[in-house]
Amino acid sequence: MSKTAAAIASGDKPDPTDKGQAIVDAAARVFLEQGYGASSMDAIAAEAGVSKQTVYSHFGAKEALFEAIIQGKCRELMPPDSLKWSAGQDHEKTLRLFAHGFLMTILAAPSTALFRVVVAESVRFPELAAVFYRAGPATACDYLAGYLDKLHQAGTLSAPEPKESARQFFALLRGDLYFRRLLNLTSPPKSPEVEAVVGKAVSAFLAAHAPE
Amino acid sequence: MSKTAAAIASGDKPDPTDKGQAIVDAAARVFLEQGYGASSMDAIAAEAGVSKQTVYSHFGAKEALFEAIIQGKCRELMPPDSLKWSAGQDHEKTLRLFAHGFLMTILAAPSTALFRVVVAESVRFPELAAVFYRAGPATACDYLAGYLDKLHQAGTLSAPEPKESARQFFALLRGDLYFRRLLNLTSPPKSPEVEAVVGKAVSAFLAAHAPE
DNA sequence: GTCTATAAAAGGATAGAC
DNA sequence: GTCTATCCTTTTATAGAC
Repeated sequence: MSKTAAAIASGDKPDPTDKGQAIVDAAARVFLEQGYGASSMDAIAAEAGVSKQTVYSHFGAKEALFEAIIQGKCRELMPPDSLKWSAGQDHEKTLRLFAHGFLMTILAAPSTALFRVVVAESVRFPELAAVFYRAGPATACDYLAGYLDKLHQAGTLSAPEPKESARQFFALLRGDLYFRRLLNLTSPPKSPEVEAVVGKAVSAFLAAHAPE
Repeated sequence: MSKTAAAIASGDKPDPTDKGQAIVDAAARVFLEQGYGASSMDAIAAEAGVSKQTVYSHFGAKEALFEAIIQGKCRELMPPDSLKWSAGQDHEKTLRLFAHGFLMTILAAPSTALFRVVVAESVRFPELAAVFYRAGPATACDYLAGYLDKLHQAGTLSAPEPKESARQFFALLRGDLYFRRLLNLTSPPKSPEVEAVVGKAVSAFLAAHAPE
């Protein structure tokens, strides 16, 4: 076994001659595109350009392969914290920028594909759902809550419970556009459409968090 | 074939001696619990207490059975319109009541199970996702938008775009509690927890829609 | 480690008797 | 309409050669 599940999650450089990496990439494509049940080990081996036995040499079973792939993707798709507070900056613009980046990320094909699979398999693989939640939504929530707390202390807005406010902000963002996207009723939207949703969400959020 | 797909969606009385009805009930349980891929025709036949051939006599193929079941459930789980406007009533209380009923419904096990399956299969069965969206979220949105429009005309609140406001209301409701529920991280919450979410959502919504 | 070949089981769908 | 028995394909997983 040239690569452990832990090594996948970390940021090892991809090596095109590494069959382990080829299997990981192929399995990610197949699982995220077709879901767990509809993905066969034959299809994964073919996609990776290796024999099925090689897949079994690296990951002993289908479940183990699935868990390794999904856990890796959960962490991979989370962008770093882009919210830096500094005195006198335009906080509304900062929120808009952050919201725009967040929405573009979760509306993109890799994120929706991952979420669909995790939700679908959350009964059979409860651990994966927990990993996803911590690596994605909960982490993003922590980022924003920290920023909102600074704004609250500076008196820019009223957010005595920053965690709760952050959750509400994300709820507003994850509105009808995201809902329809999850159901595969729309393609990934372009930046202007996202901009419109962000504008309404930020306005409503600030109205509900006006100081005093 | 004793029952067509259309008959399932309508409100025919269940007949315990009707094998067609037994198949429908069994298939609903199996599909919603295990998803499409993991559900076998053998398992459905066994759950219904009939032979596999009987299942095939009623529904020619697995896909047809799945579509009939999901379409039926999409309509079955939608509650009727409970929003009646009348002059001088407490609109905030009405909104709270409506929101509470809506949240309790979508957090309950049958709704989350249905949504998980529809999302998971939205790539393979785009039609089902569209049916779900129209029968569920879109219909609820129409109900609320009609009510908000009356409030707007009465000057109780400012909602010049009632459809858009309704979507925002549902986005606030479908917050972190619903998100964690979808990922199977929590059990269906009790009424008080739902009450707390409703309170915060309604407050934020009204703050963002204050008249003038 | 990697491949070809093969077991062993499960699943979708059908035939034929009643 | 319903059941039992069966066909054929797919799928997970393993044996054994190189």
